[in-house]
Amino acid sequence: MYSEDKKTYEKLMDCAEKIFAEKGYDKASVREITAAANVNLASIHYHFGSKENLLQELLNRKLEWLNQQRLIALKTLESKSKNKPLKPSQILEAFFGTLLDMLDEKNYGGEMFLRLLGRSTLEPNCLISSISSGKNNAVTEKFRDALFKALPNVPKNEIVWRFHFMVGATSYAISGSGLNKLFVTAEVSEEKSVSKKLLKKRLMSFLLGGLRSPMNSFLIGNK
Amino acid sequence: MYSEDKKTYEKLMDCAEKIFAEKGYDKASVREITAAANVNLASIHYHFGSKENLLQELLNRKLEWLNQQRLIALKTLESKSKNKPLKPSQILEAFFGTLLDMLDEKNYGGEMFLRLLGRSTLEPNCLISSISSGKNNAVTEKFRDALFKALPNVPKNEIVWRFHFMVGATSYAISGSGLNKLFVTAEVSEEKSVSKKLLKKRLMSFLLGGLRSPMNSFLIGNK
DNA sequence: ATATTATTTAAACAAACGTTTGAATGAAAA
DNA sequence: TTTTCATTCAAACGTTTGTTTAAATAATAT
Repeated sequence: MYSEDKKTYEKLMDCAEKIFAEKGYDKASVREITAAANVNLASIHYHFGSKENLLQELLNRKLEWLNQQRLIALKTLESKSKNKPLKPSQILEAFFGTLLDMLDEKNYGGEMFLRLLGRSTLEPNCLISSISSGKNNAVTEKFRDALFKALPNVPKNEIVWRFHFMVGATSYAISGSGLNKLFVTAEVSEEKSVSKKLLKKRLMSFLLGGLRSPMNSFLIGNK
Repeated sequence: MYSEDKKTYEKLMDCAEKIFAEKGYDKASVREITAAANVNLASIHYHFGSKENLLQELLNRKLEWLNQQRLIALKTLESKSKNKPLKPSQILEAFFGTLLDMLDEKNYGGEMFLRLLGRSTLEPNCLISSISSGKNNAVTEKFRDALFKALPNVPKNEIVWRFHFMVGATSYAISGSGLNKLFVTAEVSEEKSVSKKLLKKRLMSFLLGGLRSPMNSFLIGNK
């Protein structure tokens, strides 16, 4: 797969990201990763210490970058509209939009990472500590508080729930299974590439609608 | 774990459902299941043929019952409001509400199944054929068509996408990880049992809001 | 009671897994 | 060149996995 002059470390990071995203952590074996990278079996333990550390390293690197971008986007918004509360749509753009923008990265590393992140978010085991690490939680709380301010007349409990619902819908949408099911089911007339570009707009509309849905709208609408 | 007079088959079904729901398919070993059921290691292969067949059997049984309830609910609605298009909230109630109502089953088998179903829906491999089987797809298509009629001025493509977003949010919400994260994060003042009862109302409001969200609401709201 | 079938049991199998080892090789420093 | 350090390599280790086997036991039918 690799005959270039890249260093073993980089080759492993690239191939591991790809295979982890495709198969999930458990089904991606050390042997498959090292074979794809065309390096020795023991390289992972030499360079990363363990298979788990390799995944941590992968997620840490991009997750820190992502959260940095998220905070920058949020602070930019807050500084622009001084004292005025932000719109929910703006907060969602800073949090989920920044995430989904990685789909457009030309080197396709973005989609890989999103699939990997979606998988990891959905996986049962709390193996990926970086997701629930202090740094990541701090960012999440900042956005949660921003939503509190943006929706002052919605109970905080309700906002927390809806935040999780949004994370769930997003994780599912960007995880391999969700995406593929979508592309399969969607009208054939729509190109896959087009769908990918439209995913952000569609998902963001859905999330915003869910977030701003009137409380008990279900019961009211059903009466 | 079991010292009752239940037959081996039933003991295996019960324990497997619990352990699959807790740990996921891969991490639940045949040895752990048979040990919990207090039966011989080889029992699974004698009664089910394989570990995978055991999972299939589990999901098939409850999924068929669930889909039957869903169709009954839908046909009841359609017969009541003759020719009049159904409200989106009614369709969601018939599809997702019927699913979430299993949370209230007193024997806790409902929650087990929901966690198991959530996990299976989210898992990468298409190992669980019953989910994408003909029967299940037929039910899904019926509801999809009902949504088409209920929302005639929304492009069908858009509805398909939003349907998947709703499935994603629901799967994540009822999968163990999602639920636990919610309960942990939610205000302590709210009891876990209360949260469970309110989950349906909250999630359904969110789904309905997302489904009915005006197209490009994100862009409009962000302008 | 005898024969037949169904079920349970302990033991082993074969494959895959992450990990470790120690020697071989490479590059850089002395 | 010699020494020192970092990296690569093939081979094996120990564990866990789902599965299979054949004998032992239980249940049922003749």
